[in-house]
Amino acid sequence: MITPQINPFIRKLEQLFPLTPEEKDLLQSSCSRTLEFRADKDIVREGEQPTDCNLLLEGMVFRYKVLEDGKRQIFSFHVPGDIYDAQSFLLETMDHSVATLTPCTIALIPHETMRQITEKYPRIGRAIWKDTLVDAAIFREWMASIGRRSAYQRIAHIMCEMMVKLHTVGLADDHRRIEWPITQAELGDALGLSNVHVNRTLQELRKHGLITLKDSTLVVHDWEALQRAAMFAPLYLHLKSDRPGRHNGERPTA
Amino acid sequence: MITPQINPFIRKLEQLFPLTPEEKDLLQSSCSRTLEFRADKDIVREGEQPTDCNLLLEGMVFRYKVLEDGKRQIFSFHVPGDIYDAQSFLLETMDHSVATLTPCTIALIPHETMRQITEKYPRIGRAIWKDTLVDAAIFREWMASIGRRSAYQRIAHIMCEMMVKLHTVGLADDHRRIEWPITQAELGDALGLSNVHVNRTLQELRKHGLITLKDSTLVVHDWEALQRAAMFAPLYLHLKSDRPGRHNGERPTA
DNA sequence: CGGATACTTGAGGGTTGTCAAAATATGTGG
DNA sequence: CCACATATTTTGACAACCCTCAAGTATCCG
Repeated sequence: MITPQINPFIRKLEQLFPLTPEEKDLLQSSCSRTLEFRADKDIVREGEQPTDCNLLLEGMVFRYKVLEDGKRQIFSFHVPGDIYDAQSFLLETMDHSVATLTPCTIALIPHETMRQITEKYPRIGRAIWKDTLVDAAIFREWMASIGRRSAYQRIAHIMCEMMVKLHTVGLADDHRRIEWPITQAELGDALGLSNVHVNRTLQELRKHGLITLKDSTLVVHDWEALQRAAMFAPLYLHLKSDRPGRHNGERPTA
Repeated sequence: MITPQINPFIRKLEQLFPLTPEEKDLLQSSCSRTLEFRADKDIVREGEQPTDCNLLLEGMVFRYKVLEDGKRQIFSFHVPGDIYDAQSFLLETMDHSVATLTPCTIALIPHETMRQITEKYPRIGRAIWKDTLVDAAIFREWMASIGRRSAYQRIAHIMCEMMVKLHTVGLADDHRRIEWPITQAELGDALGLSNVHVNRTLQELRKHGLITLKDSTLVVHDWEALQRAAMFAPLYLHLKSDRPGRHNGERPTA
């Protein structure tokens, strides 16, 4: 009954490790403080030294860095349930920033609480650690995208990834329709492309009948074809309940 | 006295967290089994389910993935002291491979031992966790390089990074000369470039008097200029002893 | 010493970037 | 609820950076 909004996080951790009722209660009560942010606002900035970890309850955020010459690289997009700055628990200084894509609700977990929980309940500690490792796996896949996939494949790939991530937290019933609050400029900064080229490549995807993207909504018309176009293989997301047939088109490691 | 070669790892962890003598002894005795590999051999392959974590004692390795269409992306290069597959402790299946660059000696730490150590000595657990977070920070920086830096900047940047990493483990006395067992093709696969373009860009760097690269040795003639050319800001490496003047040319977060 | 690997060079093309401006959508205040 | 300012998307023209293919040279290692 305490702060029921924290469920997305618990649901997510349970995907990684089963939790006991006691552990769940503990997590619920650990993040009593919540904050609200409007869209397009920085939550944390590079160089800061946070005192709490942030848990996203509602909305979407992204992590990014701006280089000396003004160019921006976006590192990740996050959905409800993500504890997107777990790293601040162990790394003193932020090496990047976090900003909202949409209006957001976040829960705060003081680092001291993190320390106590992880020490007393090593299983929870491992679950959160594991979550940060999946994060890193996603960074690697993005590296592969930016480094070795074409613009067309990159855009298809990130769409597959968002579809699966949102499906996992119950925000995409089938693999067909999701909220898409990402502008073309942001998409470019995430994929190492210019906004102009993103625009032209999106038109290609539409022309091929793979997607519709309008009114902040992405509709995927051919989920299997999109995955093939992206060379998408969701192993890197390390989903526990990766039932056969769940992500059609997935290939075993050849 | 037990397996003295493990020192590079302990030295590294101590950079992250101070360790007690008891903790150090424990670490020493935990990785009694070692393996030798020749150059250019796979150590772990995508799809496998390792039972031990690997700790690099001597030599250099890299992590990589080959996409469906045969293109390769290299994710990281590792130096002695790196526990480059800590993730296998918590993520069952490898989502990428690891191969040697040079002949290597590695120590094996069974996952069961990892579990016991991290449970009994949360400080060590946090140190290793922290190390995986620094790993992730480096992935992000590489993403920024591939996505938003020019070929010239990318190559300069990775040279700065390797210089600092090797300096940290005592393999670069000044910031001037390091072993460089990385071929131009590998460099291209790490930076999202073709080997041909890497070759031409290296010639640019030489022409500008920044480096000499010959006989698997990199000599940096102007450390500050190289960092400027790369837009290198080592904050993302989260080095503890980042004394002022250590990395000249470093800029505070503007 | 010889085969394999790595490096270098040239030519030409394609993907993607930049600049600029128009068209459309979005949101906020009155 | 409209109006206006702002943000986003779209289009065009052109250039640049980087890729591919191909072949030759140098180097390494067994």
